[in-house]
Parts: sequence; structure tokens; C-alpha cells
Amino acid sequence: MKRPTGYNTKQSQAILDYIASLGGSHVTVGQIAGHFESIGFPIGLTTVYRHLDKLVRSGRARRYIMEGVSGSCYQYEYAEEDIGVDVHARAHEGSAGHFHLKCEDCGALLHLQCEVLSGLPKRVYEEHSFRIDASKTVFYGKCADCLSRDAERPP
Amino acid sequence: MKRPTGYNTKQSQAILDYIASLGGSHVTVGQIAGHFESIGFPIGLTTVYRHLDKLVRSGRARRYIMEGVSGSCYQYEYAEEDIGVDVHARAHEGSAGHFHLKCEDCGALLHLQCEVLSGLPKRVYEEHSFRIDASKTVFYGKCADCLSRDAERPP
DNA sequence: CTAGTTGCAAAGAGTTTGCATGGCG
DNA sequence: CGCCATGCAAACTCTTTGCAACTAG
Repeated sequence: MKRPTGYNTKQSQAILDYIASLGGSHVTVGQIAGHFESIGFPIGLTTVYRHLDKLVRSGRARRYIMEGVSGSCYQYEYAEEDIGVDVHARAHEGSAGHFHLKCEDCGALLHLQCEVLSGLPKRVYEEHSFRIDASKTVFYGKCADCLSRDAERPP
Repeated sequence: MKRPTGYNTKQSQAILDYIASLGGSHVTVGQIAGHFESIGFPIGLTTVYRHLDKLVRSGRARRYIMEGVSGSCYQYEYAEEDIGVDVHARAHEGSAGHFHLKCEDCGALLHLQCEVLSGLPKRVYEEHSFRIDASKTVFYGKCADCLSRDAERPP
């Protein structure tokens, strides 16, 4: 993988380490900047944006556009080994990449990986000639917590 | 369905008619405003936003946040009869309501109904206690046409 | 020394809100 | 007349760019 001179600065490494430490959970740029500010190592928003951009382009992170309570914003997550750059090349073969579940009530974003779905991109490609990009697909609905809360106290 | 007094103004009706005429294709607010300007019946951006907001809330339109070449923006599409409000009531029973496939290249919106997916909401509910709202879920990717175009002339 | 990085400030783009005007019942 | 729709302007949020100071090799 191409690695330009001087790329591994403190900030660059810190950002990569941080999103990697989240194990696939999503963060916004603001949350990342906030994290580093709170640990006494502030990183400018601009810098965070630029590094995430690099990481996304090199396949080490993924970017989603998501709707939140107050408008929309980008969310980033670490791209784990098996669903990185090379997924693009073999997506039509049925990548195992996970889907996402977003709770419309509480906003929780969950990972969804189950047997039915792991074969879905392949099936859809075979039956509909449509190549699904799992990483950009989000299922909307209600999570278990909100469902049980509703059951106790109907809306 | 509740219909407040004075709701059917010229602008309101024009916007609904327009997105309905697109047969499920998506448009941005700017495109809608541009359309009405070009036909000699300009509607202010604010008004477009407000009417779309109403339409989304009443279930006659759906809003997606999408990534474009120059940043992200909301896109709207007409909500057809069969994937409207009543899906909510029986989603947890494993509704047969179809999903949508949206081509990121050409914007085509396809209906997706296959055996794997018809049982998906039920499976996900059983395994993850998450109730999927099929009508709000869109799979992103590339349609057959764009795939074959890419094959001929790689990007 | 040189090339690349950093981050403030300012510019952009899309969306929402405040408010005065105007149309329709 | 009274209520609500309309749309301009301004506010807001998130993101990107310009630029001068700085850092690492």
C-alpha cells in the first residue's frame, strides 16, 4: 500500500488508532475532535476531516451519510480487514460485509450480520443483476429497547 | 386521512403532482424548485421544503439522505400506495412489502421482491428483536445497466 | 532545507427559521 | 376579517478551502 513520506504523524496515527479502537462503531468528526480534546491532545476539525478523507480513500475507514435528530452528518467507522478495499473487487461475489440497523426512535445504530443477509448480495446479483453495496445500506425500524419500552407504555 | 383547511393550494398540489409524475424517481429540493421555475411557475425553496416535509410526515413521500458528487443532500420520492402507512401495522409479522434498490450511478429506483427478503423482517425480529420497516429501507448499489456500461468503459 | 502537515479563519452548500406580505375562505 | 401559505433574508450546521506558521526527515 502506498504510504507517502511523513504520513504517520502523531495526529494521523492517533485518529487511526482511535477509530480502530472503536471496533467498527461509528463516530462523527465532531465526536473524534471532542475525544482528543477531552484527553488533552486537541486536533483541529480540519485535520480530522483531512485524515478521515485519506483513510476512506485508502480503504481503512468507511464514511456514511446519516440522518440524525438535528440534521444529517457524516459518520465514520474503521474498515476491518475483511471488508476493506478489495471488497469492491469482489462485491458481486457476495461479500460478507455487515449491514446496519438504525433505530428511528432512539437513534441507535446497530450492526446486523446474519446468515440470511450474508448471502443476500450474491442472490440479488444473480436474480436482479444488481450489485448491492452493503456498507451504504441501512435498515430502519425499532430496536429491542424501544419496542419493549413501547410495550410497557404505548405511545 | 387528516387534511387541514386550505392545505390544497396551487403550490402544494403542484409539488405533489410533480413528484407523483416521476414514478418513484428521486429529486432534490433544488431540482423541484428548478423545475417549477423553468415552467414559469416559480416556487420558493422554503415552500418546497415545507411541503415536502408535510408530505413525508403524512406518508405520501419519502426522504433519503444521499451522497452526491458535491456533498450530500436530501432526495425525495413519491411514496406509492402499497408501501405506505399500513405497512407499519404488520411489519413485525413479516410483511411482504417490497424493498427498494437505488442505483447510485443513474438514480434508478427498482423494486426488489425476492424470497430471501420476504422473510427477512420476521427473521431479523426473531434473531435480533429489531423490527425492520421495509418501506424505509433502500439498498444502494449499481443497477445492471450501469454495471454493463462500466464493464465496457471502466471508470 | 524542503516537503508535507496543522489549524485558524473564511468560504460554501444545504437546510431551517423569523417575519412581513398576500391570498383564500 | 382572520388564518394560514408564501418566500425573502438571515441564521445554522456541517464540510471544504485558503493560507501562513510549523514540523519532521
